Amino acid sequence: MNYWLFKTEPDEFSIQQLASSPNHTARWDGIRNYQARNFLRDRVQAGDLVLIYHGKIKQAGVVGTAQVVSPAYADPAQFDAGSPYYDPKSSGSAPRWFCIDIQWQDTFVEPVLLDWIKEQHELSNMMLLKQGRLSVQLVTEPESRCILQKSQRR
DNA sequence: GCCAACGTTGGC
DNA sequence: GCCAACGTTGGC
Repeated sequence: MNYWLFKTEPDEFSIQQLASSPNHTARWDGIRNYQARNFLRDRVQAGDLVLIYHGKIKQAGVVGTAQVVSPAYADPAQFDAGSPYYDPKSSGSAPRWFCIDIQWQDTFVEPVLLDWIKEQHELSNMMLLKQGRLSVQLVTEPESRCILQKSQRR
């Protein structure tokens, strides 16, 4: 079982939208970065815990949790010429991009802010702080525990 | 909305 | 296969 941090912009797809999706479940798609793709394709498994992160806002931070509920599969948007995620170089026999389904678990009463994360010595090695742009990141068990505990503390 | 960081593209 | 140019990301 792995722990992940998935980044999203609340204007694009927020944790509230995930929570209000049918069965609290939605496809996490549109990943068009090879490092993130490799994580999705090779490492993400059903049952993994996901920290949902809202970025590109003033109070960026982890806003809740979700659970992975499918294995990786070819992202249908890459074959859809009308989609912003269309990739003409991808083919059905050799899909380039992958996605998964996740199910909403919890929305924190208050987000665990990036500002707070930066202050924690035990979180100083988080990929979030080293490679801010990566949208799918591996989180260690102690890191995720630290953030989850903070979310319950208020 | 600025701009630094970084990933991708494409000419050579 | 190098690397400069370019585009995108995301915190501020």
